[in-house]
Amino acid sequence: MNDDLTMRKVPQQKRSKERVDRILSVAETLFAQFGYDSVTTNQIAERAGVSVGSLYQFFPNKDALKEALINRYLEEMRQDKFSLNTNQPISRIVREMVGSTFAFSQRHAGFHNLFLSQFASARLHEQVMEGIYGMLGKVYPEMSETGRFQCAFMGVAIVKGIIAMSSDRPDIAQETLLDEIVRALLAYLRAVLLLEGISIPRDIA
Amino acid sequence: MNDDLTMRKVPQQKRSKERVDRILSVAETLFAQFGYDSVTTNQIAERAGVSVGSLYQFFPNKDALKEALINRYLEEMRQDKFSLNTNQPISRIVREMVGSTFAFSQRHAGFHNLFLSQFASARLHEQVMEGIYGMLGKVYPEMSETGRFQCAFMGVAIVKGIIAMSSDRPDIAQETLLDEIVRALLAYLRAVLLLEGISIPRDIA
Amino acid sequence: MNDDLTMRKVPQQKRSKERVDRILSVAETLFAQFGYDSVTTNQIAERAGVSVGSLYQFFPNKDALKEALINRYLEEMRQDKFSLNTNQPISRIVREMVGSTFAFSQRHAGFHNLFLSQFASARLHEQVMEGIYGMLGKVYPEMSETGRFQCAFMGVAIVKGIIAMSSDRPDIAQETLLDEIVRALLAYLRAVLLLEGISIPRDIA
Amino acid sequence: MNDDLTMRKVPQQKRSKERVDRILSVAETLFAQFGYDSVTTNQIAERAGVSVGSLYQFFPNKDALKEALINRYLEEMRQDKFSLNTNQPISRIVREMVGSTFAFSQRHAGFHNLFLSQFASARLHEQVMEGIYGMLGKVYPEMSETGRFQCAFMGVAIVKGIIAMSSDRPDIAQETLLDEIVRALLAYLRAVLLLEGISIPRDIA
DNA sequence: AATGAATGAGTGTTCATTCAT
DNA sequence: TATGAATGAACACTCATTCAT
Repeated sequence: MNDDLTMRKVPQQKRSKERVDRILSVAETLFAQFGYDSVTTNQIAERAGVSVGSLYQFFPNKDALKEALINRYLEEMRQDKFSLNTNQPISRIVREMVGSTFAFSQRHAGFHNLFLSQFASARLHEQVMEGIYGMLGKVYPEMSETGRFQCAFMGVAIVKGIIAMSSDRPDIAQETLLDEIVRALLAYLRAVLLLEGISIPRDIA
Repeated sequence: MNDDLTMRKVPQQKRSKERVDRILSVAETLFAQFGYDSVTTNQIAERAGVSVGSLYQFFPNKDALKEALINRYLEEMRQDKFSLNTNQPISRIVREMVGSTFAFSQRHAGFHNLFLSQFASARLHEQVMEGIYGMLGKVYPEMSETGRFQCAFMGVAIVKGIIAMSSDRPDIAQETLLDEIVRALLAYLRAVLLLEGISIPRDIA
Repeated sequence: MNDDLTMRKVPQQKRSKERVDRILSVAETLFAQFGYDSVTTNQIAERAGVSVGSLYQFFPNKDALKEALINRYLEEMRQDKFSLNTNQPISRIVREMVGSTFAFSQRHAGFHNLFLSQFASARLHEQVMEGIYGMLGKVYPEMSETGRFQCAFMGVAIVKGIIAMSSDRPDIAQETLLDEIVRALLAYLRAVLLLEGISIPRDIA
Repeated sequence: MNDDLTMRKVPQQKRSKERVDRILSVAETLFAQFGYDSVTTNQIAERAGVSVGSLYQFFPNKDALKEALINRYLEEMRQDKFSLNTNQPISRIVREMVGSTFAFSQRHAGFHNLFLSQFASARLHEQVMEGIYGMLGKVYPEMSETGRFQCAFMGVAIVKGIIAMSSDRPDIAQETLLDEIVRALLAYLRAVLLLEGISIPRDIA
């Protein structure tokens, strides 16, 4: 077996790029719907309107699809991060971050699966945590490293937990979910700030 | 294929009961270690010291093992619930609940996998949520149903998120994790109580 | 991939033994007829009246079939060796040896393929060479090691060459072939004996 | 599938001829190194610096490559035959023939594989046999057809057997091999001449 | 009731061959 | 004419499930 997870060839032509994108999107959808193991590469190829052979021209094996999906997520998330405005009240910042993560999750059927899965998510977590960690560094320079790390960790955990559960409960409105996540995150942040003796901004008092 | 997920026969004889228990425990361990799909029913049978035939005498198919595992968890959690003492400060109650969930997760190698998995967790969530919901009803009778539901939901989400992440980060001490979960839950509860105009108990002020 | 070439389980029961034997015999025939690579394991199983699964219960992979075939040959040849009578004129001994090798090759459709194939034959050669080497040691104790080795080597080479060619030329009578091989071997032996200064027995003068 | 084995078009232009030659040489090398079945047409094309498409412009299928290789061998061997000088003692003639066959085999990595392979060698044998048959006709006009045929047959068989074995035993010096082949061939020839009542030339007495 | 040998549909992956550019 | 991306039948091998003993 070939253990390599990197793409066999990076598509240069526009046509190829579209193909690869379509393959990945189909893989994403099917993985999300039926689970990674239950989906066959032949199914993916067929749904993508491509032959298996073509799929394997780009991806050396099934795992490489998962890997590429993760990389696509990482890439796209990196974009999101740049557009964050940290010159606003913390409650706005948090809401913006959570909101964009939520929107992201909505855009990508398969994201939450990968984000949740025990085996594939470490890098995704890290990137999100870094985002929070960095933001806190800017907004609360006086905060301890430990504090920032804990907030980052809990932030990801909370978002992750919610995303995971909400896929079981489509009856709960996204808007409500978003509100409550923000409430929880700000409440936790307040507790940590309190602990560190940092003054609580009035929007989260 | 047989889509039935219920056990073929509920074992009456003591010998049979032991067999079924051993099979389930082995399945739990192996699922936890290698993932549901990677484990074969033959492996389970062998490790359990039974023949595959025997396994299929009790479980109509592989999925039924997962199902039975979930039911065993539900059963055991129901026991836990009864032993909860609600006549103590809320911070103690929460810590006790989270602690026992943690302990439970420690006792059962496979639990967190199932608890996290998209396909198997709905009922587990519900039961845990009911536990929190009921507890809040006793401790804060004046709280709205919505508030209680939200707290229950967020409670499970937070615990779930943490469990999911901590499996990637074995470097973080369990004790720290527990502390922060409790902190996050109490902070959120405080926010909800505030919103509902209920007076904040001093241990979580 | 599994590189192990040893049998997965050695069949104990008579039923299993027959199965394995039938599988091997079919494999032998098909390999001989179409070549190792062109034959599929499913074909072998089908022709043997067995499911692929059964085949793989005994043989971990396709190569293991070839290996088992070689071992079966080695085993059977070892039997042949014991029945050789060295108390007779050299021309008789040689004829007997060649004759039994020929008979062996006739009995086993696939033998000559394996015996010839670049990748599988080393052990078979060695065993046959040892037989000749040992025989010469008994009959001509005064012969040098080098001489015996060369005779053994050439002996196998000649037999091998003939077997290889005769499969292309079914028009040539086996009896004639046998006669000429014996003639060639004795002629070569005579040349070597001459070289070593050993007196030539009158039956090959 | 296309069963045609002939080249699709005999290349006229010099450029095309070079292409075809390069393809064949690469095929020869790879077949020799990894075996016919293990080599892919894409590999051959790539190593030859051509596109697969071009390869299939000249050869209708993979087998046609093998076929063309055999034809190239036949052609080249025909050249060799003309340069043989039959006006010298038989021992010299034989040594020269065997020597040139050996040299040929050395020149062409893939030759011995094809020469040995069950499926491809009949025509190669025949041509070599014809060479020997013709040579004997010139040197011993009084020899019977049968005798000449048998010598030719055995000659090829012996050479073939040696080549086959020596690929397993790279420890044996080519020079030694050549000496012993010549010895064996001359010894056999002597035996046949004896049988036919033809006087034995003194160089092989 | 218990066994475990037997089954065969289904998996990931390859590669000879085609054909649009 | 030359290209190489695209095709899809076919392969080795696995494993959930059955059933004769």
